[in-house]
Amino acid sequence: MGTYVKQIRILLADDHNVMRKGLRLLLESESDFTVVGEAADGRQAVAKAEETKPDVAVLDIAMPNLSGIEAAQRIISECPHTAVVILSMHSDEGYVLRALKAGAKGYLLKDSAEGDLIAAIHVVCQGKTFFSPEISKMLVEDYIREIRTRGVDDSYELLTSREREILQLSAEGRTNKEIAAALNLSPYTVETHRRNLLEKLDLHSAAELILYAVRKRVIS
Amino acid sequence: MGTYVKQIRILLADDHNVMRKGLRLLLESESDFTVVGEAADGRQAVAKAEETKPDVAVLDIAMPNLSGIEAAQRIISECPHTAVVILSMHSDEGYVLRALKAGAKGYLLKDSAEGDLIAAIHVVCQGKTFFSPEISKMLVEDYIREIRTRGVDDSYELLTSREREILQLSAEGRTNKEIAAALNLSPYTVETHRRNLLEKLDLHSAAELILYAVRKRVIS
DNA sequence: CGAAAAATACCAACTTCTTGGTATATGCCG
DNA sequence: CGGCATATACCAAGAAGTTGGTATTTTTCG
Repeated sequence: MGTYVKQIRILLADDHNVMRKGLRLLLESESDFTVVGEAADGRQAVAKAEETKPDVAVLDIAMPNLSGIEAAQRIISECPHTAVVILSMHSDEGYVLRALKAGAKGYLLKDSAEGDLIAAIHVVCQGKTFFSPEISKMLVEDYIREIRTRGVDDSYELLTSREREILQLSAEGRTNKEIAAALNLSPYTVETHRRNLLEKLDLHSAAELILYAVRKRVIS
Repeated sequence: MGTYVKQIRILLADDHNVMRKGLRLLLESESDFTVVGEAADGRQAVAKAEETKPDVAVLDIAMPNLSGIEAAQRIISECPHTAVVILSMHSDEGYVLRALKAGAKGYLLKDSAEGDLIAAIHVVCQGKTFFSPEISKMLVEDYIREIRTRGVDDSYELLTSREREILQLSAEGRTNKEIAAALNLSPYTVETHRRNLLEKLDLHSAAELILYAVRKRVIS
């Protein structure tokens, strides 16, 4: 016998039979993959998952009865150690976000390279995540857009780098004394910077400073 | 002559001379890349950028005088059509975020494939972004963690409705006196509720209360 | 160089928050 | 009924933040 390799047990859900059979062949051509179940709709997928407790569930999104995303949600809550990979035609942001919120560990487009699907199944088994390049690109750009909502505007630009430093520490809830100790400054100096911050930003308390920092994405 | 290809004009900043020269050779082996300037520190980089108005500035982070990130900031504000690519040893999250906030269009690790750097330079020229796979992975996972912090609850459930009311107002930065006036209570009562909040949530200052509220999405 | 900006530092008066107490009234559940 | 949770209210000491001053040194930039 060859060397023993731990088999990865896979559940496959797609409402189009030929597609599903094709996928099955593709996956089973990997020596460490075993397809332990198939489902033609979301409800079946959940049932089969509970029955077979697979390592990975590969779910199409567009399925009758229960969508892949809803199925994902239930599978994850019923079988916490089953990793869900969504296999979808759409790179639509809404789908991706819903899949992520549902707890999917991977999101693959159907036009991905076969190698990507294989790789995805391997890595989600190790608790990691895997996304089609298009998807990660989308998420990253989203993230960046998010991060930079601050960048375009106002008074924040007036702050000096020291002030921004103080702003950040202050907004983390540290006292002047703590900040002074951390930066090796006199508490009086910190106080001065902080008061300059308040003035420049037209704020009037530590609380407002924190809320400002949160809004500007300086922290959190 | 061969077909005309628009040259991409590049500024290169790295404080280690041999590294810089090596990079220069690597980049100039691409027929459509022209290195129009080199800099050995951040200040020089800013100056050269203003002088040569390159299409792309490739900046190391660890440089004397002015870090690559600060240099990026200035270059972007002085030469808005220069795309900045950060080339760094560190995949440290803090650096990446600061680079993004500064407006960098790309973030490459120094151990990237050469092809990635070449690709990055091409795509940032078209206004798109490029990140090392490790970096996008990190950002994506960050994003996911973010998305999913909602809903996983604890001590918040212990709060009474009156306490939640106080929590919200408190977290909006109102003083006890203001809250008391708003709810028609004695400031002493508000103080008691607030201290119960702090105890139940194991917090110890108004600042922490605000940060808690933000994390719990009680406010935004 | 010289002026402006930034960073550093100090004092004092006043406000607000924090924490240690204590106390009463009300409604709910076993 | 009798406890328990909740909501209400008060006092006082000490910690922290706010505001109005002032002042020196370093850095930056025209």
